[in-house]
Amino acid sequence: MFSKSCEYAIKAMIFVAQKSKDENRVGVKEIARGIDAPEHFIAKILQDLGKKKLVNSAKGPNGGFYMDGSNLKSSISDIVKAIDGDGIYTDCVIGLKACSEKNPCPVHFEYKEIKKNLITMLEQSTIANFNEKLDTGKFFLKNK
Amino acid sequence: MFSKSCEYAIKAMIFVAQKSKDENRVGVKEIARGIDAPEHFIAKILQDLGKKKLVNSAKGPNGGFYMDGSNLKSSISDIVKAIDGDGIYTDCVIGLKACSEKNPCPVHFEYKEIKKNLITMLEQSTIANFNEKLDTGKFFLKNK
DNA sequence: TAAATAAAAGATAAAAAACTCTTTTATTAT
DNA sequence: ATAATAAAAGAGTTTTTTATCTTTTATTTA
Repeated sequence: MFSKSCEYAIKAMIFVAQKSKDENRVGVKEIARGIDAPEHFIAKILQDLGKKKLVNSAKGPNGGFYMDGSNLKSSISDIVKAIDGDGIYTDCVIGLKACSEKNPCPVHFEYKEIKKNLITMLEQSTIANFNEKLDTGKFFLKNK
Repeated sequence: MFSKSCEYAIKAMIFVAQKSKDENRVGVKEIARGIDAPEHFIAKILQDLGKKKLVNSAKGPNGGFYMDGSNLKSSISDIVKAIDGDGIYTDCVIGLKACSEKNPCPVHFEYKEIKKNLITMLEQSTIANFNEKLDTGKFFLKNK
């Protein structure tokens, strides 16, 4: 579904949001440990997310990554678009370039519905939502 | 969503089903041209599908790939499982190994529904269905 | 101002996926 | 039997993705 980079990105965003409450910043090492991702790899991804304004960062002592109100509003959809592009919005499931409403592939209309629901979910799942959910203690991010 | 190999596999299966009606067999070259796929690459994929009994083949003059009644019953789901494995059935969308009903990731339950619909679609879309659909002239496989 | 800290950036390496080419094997038809 | 045909199998190559390592830049604190 998503590339590994994108999965890491989603997890990292959720992790940073959780840990950077009350002006705190989180370092790459802590993020990497927290989401079981390779440190330097996740650093690259965070740089990328930073350039695209999905996360904030500060260098130097007490520096790290953090989120502001605007960042908390971003959805999984925003993260996916930033890292993997908008393929899930635009591409045919079986990869036909010419597939369209007027020139549909055999699964076009069936998949259209699924895609609609998927996109709705991705857009409605905001980082702020995750914070609330994780706070209830009923949801998890840890892999082990 | 699916690997490129898997997309080719789906297209090739549909193509062979369409072209191998009435005992006819289709050669790799024709399949490759028909679905805009690299010839030797699709050959490998077809070998794989053959080993897994999703398609039949015959060597020598007038040889090629073809489908019997049983082959026509296979679904996109069968093809996806054969080529990409059962990841879409088993894996967490954000790649958490520990994600489960009791240890759900933040999108677990939302995605569960989407996944269910997706799987239903993949299982209900059989090669035989495609044959019928394509025969109506309202659906297409061609990329250009 | 110097030392320490931490992200940014750049360069490289390893692994996986996608794709190509060559040889072998089976089958058919002459 | 021989030649022709076409898939099967094996052995690469290329490209993309994933991951690692090193250097640079910015910031803070002592």
